[in-house]
Amino acid sequence: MKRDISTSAKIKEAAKNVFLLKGFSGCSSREIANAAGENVALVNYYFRSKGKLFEQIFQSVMEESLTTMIVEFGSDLPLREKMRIFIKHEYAFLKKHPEIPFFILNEMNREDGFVLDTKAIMSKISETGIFEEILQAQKAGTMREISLVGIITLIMSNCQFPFMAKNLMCQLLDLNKEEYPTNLDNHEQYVTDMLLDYFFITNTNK
Amino acid sequence: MKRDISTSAKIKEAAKNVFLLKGFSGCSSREIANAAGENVALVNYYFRSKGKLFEQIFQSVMEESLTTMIVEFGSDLPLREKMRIFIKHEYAFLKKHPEIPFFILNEMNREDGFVLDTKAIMSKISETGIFEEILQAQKAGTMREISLVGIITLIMSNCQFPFMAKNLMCQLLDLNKEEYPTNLDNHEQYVTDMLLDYFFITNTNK
DNA sequence: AAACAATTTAAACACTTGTTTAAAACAAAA
DNA sequence: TTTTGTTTTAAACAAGTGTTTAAATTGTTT
Repeated sequence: MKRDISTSAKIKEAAKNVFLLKGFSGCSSREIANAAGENVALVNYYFRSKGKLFEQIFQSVMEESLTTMIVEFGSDLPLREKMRIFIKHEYAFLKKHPEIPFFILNEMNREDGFVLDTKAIMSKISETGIFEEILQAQKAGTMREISLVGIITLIMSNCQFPFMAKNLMCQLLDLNKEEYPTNLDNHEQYVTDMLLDYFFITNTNK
Repeated sequence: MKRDISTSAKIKEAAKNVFLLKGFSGCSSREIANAAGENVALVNYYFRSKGKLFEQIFQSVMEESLTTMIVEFGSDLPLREKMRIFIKHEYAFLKKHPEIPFFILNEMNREDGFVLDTKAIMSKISETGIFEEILQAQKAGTMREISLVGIITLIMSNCQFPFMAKNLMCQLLDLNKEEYPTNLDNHEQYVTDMLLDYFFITNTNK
């Protein structure tokens, strides 16, 4: 009768928090239920299993992360500016959701991690024409000849690693966890300068 | 009487393989025992617990990884060449042990991951004088003014991420897992060029 | 040979895991 | 109020967890 959407949503929200923090294998159904303030059986009543619940959440997190990058690629700014803004938005997104990079990586490295449907999202990105734009810039000589895979890897490395390696860096370099965000602000500038300088060939043949 | 070192070593070796592949929470004591071809109880007979066993292995892996970088820092090559060789050795090491970066990161992000003793190793690195050398180069104007933390983060990002994100990249970009190493060879060149060009200021004021 | 201590084993321990069951509580319709 | 269907609950399920125990096996020393 009365569909209590609140309970289902409460579980889903609690599950997202717990999964992001501990990963799939790192938490139990009961932990999720407790975090939601509900009974264990309700997790399987609303979602069929712990795995199905995780699948829903992971897919949504994945899409959220990937669609963030679509917006600016469609604009008609110069390629270099597009890239700069993209990196800026990527850092802004990761500052809000610093757990996501490791969460995704962790799941992708799980032995029985399910295959996810990224083709739909990747083709959306492809439809913005960003990839052709890069190839044309390379042909025109304004951009260094790096493979698309290389470009993407360079960007992801320098954007995602600093966030997922927070604990490692803080222990290794004896840094204060509270002031690590300040570090990240500096690093964003480093990364932006370095990547753009490397990607784009400035005309110095005066 | 006769100390059968073989059994203890067999378990340790099997445990290292399993831990590297699945992580601490991702495997069971019995799985380790089976991989070693031994009884479950022997794991706790030789090592006091699963946790103690992991602690030993993690510490050794951590030291192995960090001491790799010490050798070349002591040489008297120019700083730029030192860096180039360091990146080269780092990539060579990671090609041999591609699971290590994620293994370490995963453990550092575990909620009850134990604090490790890195100060001893870090001070060894510090003793090579590499950090002072960088600061002097920055003062002399041959090196860009980036914080030490920034430099280390840039290097680690670009060396470690491509290895730990193999599964992610392959799924995302629809790459063949078997030919990913080829990608890594290309990437090593990109990374080396990019980092050195960014770190060091070439004298173009002719 | 017997005695001894180190090693290995199968079995059990108490506990947690994901999931299911069957009864209770609830709200709305008859 | 009774009926009906949905939601929630406590309890149980079988399987798996790390760890311990106590007996069996082994090798070495006397």
